Amino acid sequence: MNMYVVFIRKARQSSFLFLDLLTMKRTKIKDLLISAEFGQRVTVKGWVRTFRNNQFIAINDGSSINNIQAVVDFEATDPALLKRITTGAAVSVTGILTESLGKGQQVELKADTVEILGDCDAEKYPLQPKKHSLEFLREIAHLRFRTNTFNAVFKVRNALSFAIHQFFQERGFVYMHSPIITGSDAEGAGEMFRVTTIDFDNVPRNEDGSVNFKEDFFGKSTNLTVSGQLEGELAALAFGEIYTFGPTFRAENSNTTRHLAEFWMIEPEMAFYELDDNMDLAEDLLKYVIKYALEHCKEELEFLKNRLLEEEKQKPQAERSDLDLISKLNFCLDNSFERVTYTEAIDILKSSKPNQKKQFKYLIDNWGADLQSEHERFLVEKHFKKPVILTDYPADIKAFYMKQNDVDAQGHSTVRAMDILFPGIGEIVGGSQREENLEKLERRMAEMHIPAEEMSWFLDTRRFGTVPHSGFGLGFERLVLFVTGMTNIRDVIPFPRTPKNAEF
RNA sequence: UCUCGAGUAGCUCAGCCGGUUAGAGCAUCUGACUGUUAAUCAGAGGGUCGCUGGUUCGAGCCCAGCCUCGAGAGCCA
Repeated sequence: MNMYVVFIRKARQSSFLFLDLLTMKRTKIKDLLISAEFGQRVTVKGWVRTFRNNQFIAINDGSSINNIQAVVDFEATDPALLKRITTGAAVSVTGILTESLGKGQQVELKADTVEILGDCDAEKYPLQPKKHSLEFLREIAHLRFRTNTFNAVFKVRNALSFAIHQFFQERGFVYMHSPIITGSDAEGAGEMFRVTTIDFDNVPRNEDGSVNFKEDFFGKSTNLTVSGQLEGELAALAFGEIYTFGPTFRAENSNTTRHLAEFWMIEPEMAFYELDDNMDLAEDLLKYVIKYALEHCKEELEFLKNRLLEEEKQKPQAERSDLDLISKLNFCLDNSFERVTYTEAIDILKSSKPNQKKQFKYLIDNWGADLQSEHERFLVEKHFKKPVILTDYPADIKAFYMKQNDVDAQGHSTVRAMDILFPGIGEIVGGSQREENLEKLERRMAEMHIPAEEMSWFLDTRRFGTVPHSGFGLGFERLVLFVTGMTNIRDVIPFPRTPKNAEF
């Protein structure tokens, strides 16, 4: 009730007529552009993209990447009103839907009533009807939604997000909300952001001078989650198959085009899945959501494809990709991901041209070396030319919870890990079969100096009815990067959080 | 965090070997035109050359430190 009163007051104060707001139905531009029902009187509400020749308003309401052109009879319109039709202004235009006389569009709106819902000072409005750099748009992230590129990017992001839920729901997975605030600091997935209500000007101290977290909000030291995996495992060992999809936080000082301090991650966890089942699921998921985007975001992907082609024209021939965006996505659907073990990958890399010719910055000579970006890129972009799943990594370079393989004939200790590498993105999925044997897990934790006491709740899964199980983490923004063809992760999340930047 | 590059008008950029009053296109404003497609044409306004210090008769340009941005690397999803 109160909200309704506030609404009426606000509406009365503003420049448009309150009655209009209630009586005039608006039609979405997306629907009008595919309509052939000429002669209808309709109302469109949106934002002015350009106002050409004192008579053509390109209006966008976000429903479509495309604008509708409203034609104003400037000789019969108050010049003061015409002056207020500026780029960025919010307008309500009513008129007759007609077949366009001009060449650039099928449909247009012969306007009889133009109402300015919200003025936009052209001298101050930063968006111009021209191409802006992504760097500049990043600085005005609150306004970049109003551009074609970001309309497309965030529509695709939305579709992918929905498709992920649909994929898992169709398969009976339970969507589980893992905690955002976590009390365990042993997950080992990276540097954490501290969560506290401690007054920094008056920090409670223990006798030895250390901070007394008993005085803090939770009575202990707490952080933002770096992974929901451990909690996911608890649920999986009751529901069978679960997934999480939520924000994740890493306080790493990473300054790259593929890292964020706050990002979204999908973490399925499945009881009774071994590594092959895990890989099958991950590959199916990726293909399913890419297919969904191709089917549901045709216009957006077409736009992004052309945007990329334009961008590639600036590059030398050798650096251009052989496939356009949509072909690349289809190629991904039509081919199975290459599955190779770490050991096989090392052999391929050892005998590879860049290794022989010493073109790698880090040359591959021994089994056990961690693969660098350049090696992953070689495997994916040069050698196999498609997504690659690397499995069975050396135990020493992977997390404590991964299932240990038997030591092989060469004496190598490996774990049942799997990383999915995508062209241009690198690691998009990281996962493993989990070590379900309590003794083996505890031994590994001791070796890696992980305090078992704090992890007792996690180890209970192995104490009480343990089963083989697997899971993985999919970096959502990296997926959006791949599908949209964008190259900087800061351009596929509305408000990126990176070192030295938490604007908006 | 490391390496490299950049920071000049609202945006994108030029600015020669250090030399007088720092330029262009687009945007904005004014006028003209009126079926345009980032409309066009004419004119006008718009600058703490990232910041601080130094070298010099003189610094947008050279040097040092810092800040910010970008690309790559590390860490990872």
